Amino acid sequence: MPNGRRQILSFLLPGDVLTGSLFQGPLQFSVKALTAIQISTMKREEIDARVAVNLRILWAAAECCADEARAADETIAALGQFSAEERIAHLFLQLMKRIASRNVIRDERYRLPLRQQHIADAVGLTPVHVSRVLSSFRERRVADLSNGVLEVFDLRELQRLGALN
Amino acid sequence: MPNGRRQILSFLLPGDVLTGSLFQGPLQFSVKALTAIQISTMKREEIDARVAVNLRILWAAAECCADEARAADETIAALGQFSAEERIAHLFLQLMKRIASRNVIRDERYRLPLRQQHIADAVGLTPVHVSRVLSSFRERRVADLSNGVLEVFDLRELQRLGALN
DNA sequence: CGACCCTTTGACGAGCTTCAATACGCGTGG
DNA sequence: CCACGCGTATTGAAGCTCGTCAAAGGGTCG
Repeated sequence: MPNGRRQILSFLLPGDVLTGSLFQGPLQFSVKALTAIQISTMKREEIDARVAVNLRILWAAAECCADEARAADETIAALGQFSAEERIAHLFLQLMKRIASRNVIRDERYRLPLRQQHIADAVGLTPVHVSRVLSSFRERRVADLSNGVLEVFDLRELQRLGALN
Repeated sequence: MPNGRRQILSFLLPGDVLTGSLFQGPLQFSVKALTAIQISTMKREEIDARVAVNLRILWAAAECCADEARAADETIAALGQFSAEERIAHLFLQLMKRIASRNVIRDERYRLPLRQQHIADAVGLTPVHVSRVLSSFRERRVADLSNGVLEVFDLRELQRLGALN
């Protein structure tokens, strides 16, 4: 951003689709990999050709885009109305839900290759304050994020803090 | 929201399309009119029928949805990284741009039927603080919002505060 | 072993919220 | 016509959350 700060709009998980450049011009944001990745791309012409054959593809892409919009709305609500603790709890819940829908989770432990700086840029706080909140979570036995692993001890409390409805 | 607060996700202007329920189930939010309005709705079956005839309609709907997502991303960035002044400036600029693309604006005066409470709920501040910021804008001869009219005196300064790129 | 990155912690300050009082415009009813 | 109530905006004082600055610790890799 112009002021030198960074806003992380969302975290892509393995298998996620990036529709950003499908329905509009160039991306308004950049994408950065936190892990080793594999990407599949599709050229416009190929998409047009496939859509011509099977209309459902276009519906699916649109739905995917709509899901992005819905997630963005949730983020807006969290950033606008939540305190630091609640925002971080909300981010955790979002990521957990998405990871859980892909993998089988055992023991409420989630692999998250995130630095505190990433969390800070995603929820609009300073890394220093993120550290404080995480320490508090740890101390209160709510959750613990260290060494790239998020461990949830008290899911209820986390939901009480960061759930939107 | 659960805590009794409200987040305004966006302001719809005359002619805006609400694609919310097109590509996903029930709306995750509610819609409230600030003025007298007229709505045109279209049933699913009718949409499907029209899409079958002309594919471009689906593309247009998807593009519309993608625009929403892009606007949401901007809002996320503003809420996450901007101060109170900057967020309000950004909201003004967004609204001005959208209004200007519809109407012809003379004299940098925009009709906005917004209470300070609406602004507060849109940018995640308290009405009290919104009042302070608006007073400051007025005093510094940047802009003046009163009686439902936004008047911009110093567009440059407003952009310096609230522009994203 | 030393350099570097990340995290933690403390002290202090700024920005925003909260609480409360006041003022203003507007419609209603006496 | 004024009195009253209601919603909205303004302003001040006090307090809390979060940011900033700075220092120190720990892990990892050369």
